[in-house]
Amino acid sequence: MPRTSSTRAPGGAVTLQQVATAAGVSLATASRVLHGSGGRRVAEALAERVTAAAAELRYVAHAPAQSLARSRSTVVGVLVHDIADPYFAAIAAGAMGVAREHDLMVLVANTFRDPDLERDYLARLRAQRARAVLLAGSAFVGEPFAEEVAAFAESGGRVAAIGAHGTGIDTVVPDQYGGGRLVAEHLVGLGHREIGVITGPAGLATVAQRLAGFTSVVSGPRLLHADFTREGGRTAAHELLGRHPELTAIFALNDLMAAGALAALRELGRRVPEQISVAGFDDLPVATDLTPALTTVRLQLADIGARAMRLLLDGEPGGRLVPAPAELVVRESTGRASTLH
Amino acid sequence: MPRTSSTRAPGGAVTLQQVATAAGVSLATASRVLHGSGGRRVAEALAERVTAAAAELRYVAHAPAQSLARSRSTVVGVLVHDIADPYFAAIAAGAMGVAREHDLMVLVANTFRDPDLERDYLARLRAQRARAVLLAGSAFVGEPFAEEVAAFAESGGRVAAIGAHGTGIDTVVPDQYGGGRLVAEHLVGLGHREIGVITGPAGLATVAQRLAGFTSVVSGPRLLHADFTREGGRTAAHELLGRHPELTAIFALNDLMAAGALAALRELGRRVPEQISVAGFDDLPVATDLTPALTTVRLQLADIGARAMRLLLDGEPGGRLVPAPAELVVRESTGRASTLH
DNA sequence: TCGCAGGCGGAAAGCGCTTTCCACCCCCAC
DNA sequence: GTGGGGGTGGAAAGCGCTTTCCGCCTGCGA
Repeated sequence: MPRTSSTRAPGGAVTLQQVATAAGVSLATASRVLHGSGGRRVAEALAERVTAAAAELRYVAHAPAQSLARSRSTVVGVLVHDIADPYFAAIAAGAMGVAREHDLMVLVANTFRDPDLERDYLARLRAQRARAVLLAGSAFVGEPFAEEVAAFAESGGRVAAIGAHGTGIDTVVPDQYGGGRLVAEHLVGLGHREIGVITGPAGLATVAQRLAGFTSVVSGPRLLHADFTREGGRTAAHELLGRHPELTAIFALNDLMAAGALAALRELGRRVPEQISVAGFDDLPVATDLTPALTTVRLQLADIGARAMRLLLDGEPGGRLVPAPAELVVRESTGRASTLH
Repeated sequence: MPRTSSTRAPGGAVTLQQVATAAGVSLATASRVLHGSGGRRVAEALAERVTAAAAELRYVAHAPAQSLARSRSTVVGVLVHDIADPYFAAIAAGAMGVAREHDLMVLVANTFRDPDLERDYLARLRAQRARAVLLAGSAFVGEPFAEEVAAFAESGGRVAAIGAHGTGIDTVVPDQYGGGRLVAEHLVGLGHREIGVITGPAGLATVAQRLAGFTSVVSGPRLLHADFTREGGRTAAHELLGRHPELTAIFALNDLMAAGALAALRELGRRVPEQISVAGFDDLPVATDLTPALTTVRLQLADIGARAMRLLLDGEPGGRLVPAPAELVVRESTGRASTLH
């Protein structure tokens, strides 16, 4: 039985060399046994000695050294706007599950919708020789995007995105457009004609698409920009109703803002859905617990994250588009347009 | 001006050597210029040539190689139960902010409260030579904890935890006990005597502490174990009231379960707070939007995450304890105990 | 019995970077 | 004018691992 403390390197870490010595084999053999899969076979007896020694010494391979030698690392990056936003948390969770199946670790970074930050993280990920990066909601809509991504791809990493699909990039495309249209059809079907829309940050592809779907059915809704946060939704609702008291329905482009809108309506004493209907988008867990329970569009976020990660790790990269369905979930916050207002 | 494509390595990545060559200096000089801080000075003119060449070639240092040479990496790990749980998402977000200030990347992993998974990730983080790891809600309450952590620390990494403080580990200690007591005092102050508690997963330190705080004021409450999820809270509330219809208040040990409990009460037609009061714990964003708005205990989660990360990166490690306050937030879900039930 | 092929262990050459150590050059002092 | 010292650039030795290539040994066939 090898000594434990005396064989430890000063840094405290056990090296392959130490394992090899303890097992009485060469470095190369030890490497072959522990990494195994590389074509070559090692005699049973030796392999066992190595495995035993490794376990005994609690050997853990030095990942940076492996990355260097193999010139590929075992980490993937996930870039989100803000992990504290449940929308992205759900996506990240889905992606992390798949990454684990592939024995990869996940670096998560908040870009806060800041192109500079995103560029910076992309460079850092490139520095880490991250095997891949998932852009879950990129700040880039147009071309600058392509350039940064190209640099990453050129150094051997794979790139996939959710939503805003750039040129030739594997993308999971949630049906934002379809979702917007479903809401519009639903509201129109209930007799609503005067509808206000609380939109998200300008320049976000998600926003543009949801809105486009909506306006494909309802022309010229009252628009007000907000920032995808609950508070933003609340003040926007106040303002929207101040300007257009005739509205019989509000469509908030995400659930967080819808929650804020409901709060605003409560403050104004407007009953939902009797006096005014409210719809959201995303079907976050919170949607069920709002009062009234929120009519919204369900995106299977965890699944979307998982698919994106699979796009990143399986198959041949290059411009694949995976659609993800949007589904209307009718709850209690929408009802027939009231004739009086 | 150096050629761009012809100097690129086959892998697509630019190496320091290429930058050095392009700038007409040695590898060593290039390294000194780009890493700079290492004591030695380089003549102005050369430094500029190197910087220019690096920019020109879009050079990004190979992080694994740096980690290997310096024997320290630039990543830190954050282990959470589930990033999709808003409680942990908030903590992670806080931690990530601080990590960014220190130019570190954050590896996030879901342990799902599984000790084996946690052990596994700890080993992987050790393999990455992660500079530090934050255990935000560990699965380990007792001793096995110490052993795994010791292995990590022995190989040069720092460890900090949130909540369950192990021997000699830097820890941010949210005042779970105090929070539990605040709820108890609040409910008792409102005249409640028959109180049910929906607890979390057995063996979680958080659960034990919140409960201990509560029972330090209220002896022998009706207990029912659940799993910290909304659905768990809902079924638990149903069961609790089935068994003990005389309850005038329910304390759910986290907000998610409180949301479930409110749903259950709605299903049962029990009015909150007129007929029965409900309190939660955590003050998640959703608390405000529940109906009625939830009385709960506020933990400053992002701040807790940030402090923990600072503990990890600043100062001398070893057994520091940073308390984080718990604050009662009284909203509408709690009221005077009804005399009739 | 000898030759050759196949199998398997080991030596060694990197992977890209940091950092020590050496050598050189310039300048100052004697 | 020459010797020595400080400062600055470069060569080279690793960091821990993978992987090619080499050589040995074994076993089989003739």
